[in-house]
Amino acid sequence: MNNINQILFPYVVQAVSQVFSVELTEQSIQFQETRKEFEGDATLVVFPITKFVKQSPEQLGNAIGEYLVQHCPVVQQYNVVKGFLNLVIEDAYWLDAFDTMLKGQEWGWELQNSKPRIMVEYSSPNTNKPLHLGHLRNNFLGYSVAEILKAAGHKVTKVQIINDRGIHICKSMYAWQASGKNDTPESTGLKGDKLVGQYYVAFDQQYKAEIAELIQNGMSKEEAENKAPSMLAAQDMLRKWEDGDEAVTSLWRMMNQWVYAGFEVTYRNMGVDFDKLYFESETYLKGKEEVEKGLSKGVFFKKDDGSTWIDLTNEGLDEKAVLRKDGTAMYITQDIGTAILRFEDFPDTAAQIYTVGNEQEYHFKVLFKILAKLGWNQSDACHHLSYGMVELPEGKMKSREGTVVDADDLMDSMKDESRLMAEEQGKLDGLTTEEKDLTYHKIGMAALKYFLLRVDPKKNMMFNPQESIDFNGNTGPFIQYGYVRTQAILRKANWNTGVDMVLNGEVKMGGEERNLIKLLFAYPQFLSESAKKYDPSIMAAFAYELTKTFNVFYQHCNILREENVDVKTFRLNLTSLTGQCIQSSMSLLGIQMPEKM
RNA sequence: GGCACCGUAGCUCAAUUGGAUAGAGCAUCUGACUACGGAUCAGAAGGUUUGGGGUUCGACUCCCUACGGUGUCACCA
Repeated sequence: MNNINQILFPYVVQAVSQVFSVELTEQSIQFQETRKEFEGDATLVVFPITKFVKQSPEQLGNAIGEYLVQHCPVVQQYNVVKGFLNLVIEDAYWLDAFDTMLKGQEWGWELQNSKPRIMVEYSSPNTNKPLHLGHLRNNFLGYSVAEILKAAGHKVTKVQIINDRGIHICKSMYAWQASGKNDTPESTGLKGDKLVGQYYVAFDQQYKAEIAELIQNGMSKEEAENKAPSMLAAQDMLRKWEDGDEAVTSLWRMMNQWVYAGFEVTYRNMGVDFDKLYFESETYLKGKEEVEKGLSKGVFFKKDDGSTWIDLTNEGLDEKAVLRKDGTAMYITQDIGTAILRFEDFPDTAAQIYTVGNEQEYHFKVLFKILAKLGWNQSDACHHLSYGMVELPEGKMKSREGTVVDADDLMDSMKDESRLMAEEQGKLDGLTTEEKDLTYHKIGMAALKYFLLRVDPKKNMMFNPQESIDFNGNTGPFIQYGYVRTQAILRKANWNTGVDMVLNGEVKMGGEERNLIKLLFAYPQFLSESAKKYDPSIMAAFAYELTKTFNVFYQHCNILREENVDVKTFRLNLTSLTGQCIQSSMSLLGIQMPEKM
């Protein structure tokens, strides 16, 4: 991308070489954006250069500035403040930039599929309970990173691993069977994941009651936890499942189907999708095989009791078990299998990204070390996209204590809120019921997604239900509103993209227009940084900044009322491109734009 | 206790990765052409960046230290 810094760079080298006969290193030339309280479009930080040229920063800045004005065609003027050289760039440069942006197909995005394949894993739920607020952050984050990587030119495969086997699902199965009620989603009218989740809670209650009773009868806590009848029954089911017991596996299949049907609804609401699903029940055996292979290669070792381990003490980690003494697979076993299976399924995969909460950082460190030792993680191809917890004002979410914020409920209430707001405004009159409903959905989801994605993924964040439904300020709906306004203006002007795009070079720009063009021109840099760091919050900041900058322009410049045709055309072009870029940058967050709101 | 991450305005978040007077939104206060769509814009107020040391032209950022918060340290997932 030929941004202004790259144009200036060689001239600065030349300036210092001509004036002072000193050759600069690349590192000593640092550009940054000019602060808005100073005049200029680009700023050279002079301090690093003083190491090579023995002059005061001010003198040096003036000398370089003088040279640039004379020799670099795009530099119009300069000023020096302390050790900072501010450069004013010619309007012609920005108009030229604007022209190339208008001519491009999808300004800001790279050529599709021009870069290596990256696999992005996200969601990866357990199948024993419904999705909650934490999953929303996970899904929005993973989906968004995938979209950003696509826009940055990568081939992308979105995957998830469904943890469909294990003691957790057996608990729900046992409780369902023990209740003897034969409830189904159809008979109860409940979503499948909600129904299964209820039985998971029921199991926990029964289990706790049994433990309390056993302790009362003189048993130790630990013993009671191990000997509670419900737990023994669930463990029995797990064994039978591993043995392929017909009754258990068909129950397992039925209840998992209920959950998938429920998840399907939730995912559709969230607006996320996947290219390929992996099921733990299908990969854990692969994991065991790979461990066996590794064992023969000496990567792993067996302890006397028959359990299999890896020694990572030389890597600053501990010893870690990879197979139980009875030979059964563990959590990490299936992760080994899944990772290798994915590399085999998609041999052109350059990187795998795991969107998983930061509480599993240690787990992934271990996993990636193991994969490296097995020869499957060359040049750190695996990356843990670790994100912080979502906290509530009253404390942490605990599923057993009923303090979880359910994903479906939350999405519904956001939509309700946007409906109330929109009805108050009354701007949707004339739309059909379906169109209105879709608009409420878009606005509610924008509020929610933007709220969760605008913060740095790695940080813990606070979710305050009251504040999250604010639609003013730095929010999704604020940005949508800005977009809707661009479209309203274009509609009123009977603007047809591609027909009216005649730019006249004579146009004189004001500061508001200039700022807008500069920001639009920086879109690709925001995108590539966002992709490089797997961080959607950078795109969120861009979309917000763009909307605010447009609002200032709109507030200070007439568009439709402008009488000079050239200026009006220029401003309509600017409005059109801004709308397009708001839409495309927000789409990278999974947020859709309504036409009216 | 060991290790990892975090601590910025009353609240929720930023800060171009070591650069200028630490920026936005919410809440509070004051304004704006009889709205080109006011879910807007202009402005005020709000900070010893948890405390203490150090490194240097320059530190929210790097190093040391104390304090506070979170996570993790299973043959659970």
